[in-house]
Amino acid sequence: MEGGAGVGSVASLTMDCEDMFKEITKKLYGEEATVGVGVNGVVGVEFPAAERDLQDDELRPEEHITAWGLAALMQNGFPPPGILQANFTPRTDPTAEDRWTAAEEPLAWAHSRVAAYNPAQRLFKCAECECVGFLARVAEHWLGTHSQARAFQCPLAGCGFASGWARAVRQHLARDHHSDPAAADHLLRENPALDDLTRYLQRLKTKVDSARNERRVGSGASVAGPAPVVITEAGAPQSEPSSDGSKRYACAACPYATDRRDLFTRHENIHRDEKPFHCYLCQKQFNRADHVKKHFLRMHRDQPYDLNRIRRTNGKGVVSAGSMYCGGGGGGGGEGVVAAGAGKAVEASMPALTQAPPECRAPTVKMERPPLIKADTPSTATHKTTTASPVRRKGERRYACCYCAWSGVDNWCLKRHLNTHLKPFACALCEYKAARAERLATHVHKVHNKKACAKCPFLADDPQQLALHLRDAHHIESRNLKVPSSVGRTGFVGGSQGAIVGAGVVQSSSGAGGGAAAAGAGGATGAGGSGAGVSGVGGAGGNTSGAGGGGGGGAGRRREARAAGAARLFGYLEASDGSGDEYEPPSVLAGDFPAAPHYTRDKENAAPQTLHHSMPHHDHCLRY
DNA sequence: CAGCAGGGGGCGG
DNA sequence: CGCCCCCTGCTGA
Repeated sequence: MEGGAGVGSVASLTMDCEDMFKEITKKLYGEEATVGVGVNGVVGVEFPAAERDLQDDELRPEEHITAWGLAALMQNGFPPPGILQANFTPRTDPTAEDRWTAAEEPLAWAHSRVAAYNPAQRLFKCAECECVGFLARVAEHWLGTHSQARAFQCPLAGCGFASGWARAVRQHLARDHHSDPAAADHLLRENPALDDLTRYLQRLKTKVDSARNERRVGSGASVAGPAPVVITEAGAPQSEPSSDGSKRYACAACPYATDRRDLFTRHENIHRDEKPFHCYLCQKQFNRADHVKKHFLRMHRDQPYDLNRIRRTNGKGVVSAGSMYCGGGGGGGGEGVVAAGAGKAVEASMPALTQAPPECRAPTVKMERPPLIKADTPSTATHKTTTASPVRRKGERRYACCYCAWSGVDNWCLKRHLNTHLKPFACALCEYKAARAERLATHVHKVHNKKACAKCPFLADDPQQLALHLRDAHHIESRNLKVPSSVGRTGFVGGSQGAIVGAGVVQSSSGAGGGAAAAGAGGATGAGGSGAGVSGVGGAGGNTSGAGGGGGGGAGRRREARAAGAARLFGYLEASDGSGDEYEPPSVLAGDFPAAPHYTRDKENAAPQTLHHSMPHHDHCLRY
């Protein structure tokens, strides 16, 4: 097949895309990314933690970008700032050395050491610029930004398109060939350059960690017992425990760790671009089958749910593999932004299916159908296949408040409502009580001119004192307290406090998830720079009414915003409005709870559950 | 303040 | 694999 003009146009297109990527990279990661700082001095060089902190007047990477530009990036599947970000300050392991170490030998074909590894932070820092991130992210970043090799090629015969970014090829497939980007997944996944890069960094990590462990053992540190095998994203066993030291499987791309292989495998899927399942009515894509079902029962309850139809197929009718990696695990969220747009407006006024915790009362007489919850539907009017799913009707209020006549549709609404009665956020300095965390924080700040620690009852006189407190007492880098707006604290601060606060806290599922969600959530809030950018031009002040983003009505914008938030999840870095510390509620009276309360990141709803110790929220729920 | 939809983790069959 | 629970952001009253 001849190339001719086609090749020429492809070549120019390639250049366009390359230029675009370079430009994007420049904006996202700074000018150095393209200028090329070189690798000198990376080996063994220590970067004091303080160096990573930006000064107040410094411009953050994402602030180079206009809201419009950022929205465009996000909508085109590029990772939002924070997925891989210069000066990213992650959770640190205080027992490990906080230094960046590069491999002794450069990667041969790359003529570069690619990245340095920090065992304390379990992160890699690009050797060419200041970008920091997890292994897969840095590998992808380096390959796309600093490598001269266009490692990813369009799989279609006769097309000469190639790029250093896997996403560029996927995007090229979709835009220029109108073909399913998933068709290239296996080619992108099995990319030898990226594999080599990943292995190279993996070896570095293993070596550094091993050396650290040996030193710790040698110095008598308490690392008794054989280190559990950790399966990383790259699938290579690691001789290192997870960050909390107790989980067998630790994700290399995020702080998640678990002892269960199946959970780990499932978790891995969220780092992949793929969403192997879809709703066969509205085509919305999901990465988990049960999410499809939940979606279906919420949105299309009048239609028969067929489990056998939720597997997504590609253009050839081949079921796409759920275990695929795409692009070396890079850019998980970005693609989701695009994919999520497939949702249709079928959702109008469909009833909701909410969970029915046993502690809350059973369906009311308003209920026209039995709830779908298995426990409540002993009958085999199975929702798995044919019949219309017997779902609770929309707006059905099953959860009643014991203090007033209020009733709500789910347990979370009830919890949130109960806060209005209980006002669990009590000021330690006066009698003030608030129903919402951020109100108490605002109160403490405005009335008492204090900054409240989210982890303990400590009240700081100023942000710096709070930062010191967080660092000393909780081992938390509180860069968020110093930054102006766009970048807030790390997701770990809000989300993984169970791990940070430690003993005694019965953490709900929000251990890793909370951190993850918090990271994603912060970005989608729209309150800060990047969040606003996601939603579009009009996003100032947290309003997501972006005119530029969306295409269509509120539902579309909501989907976009949600997708953007989900995309940010993979960065595990909040892009909050910088006032996040105000939203972290201070603890109430010190001895009032046995352990640190579980503050959620939900600014609206956060309630320290342990505050209900005298009257657990279950007790507020009445059963019919 | 509450409803809603989506996403992630834990758990058990 | 499916269910349950929790958390989140968005939106409207």
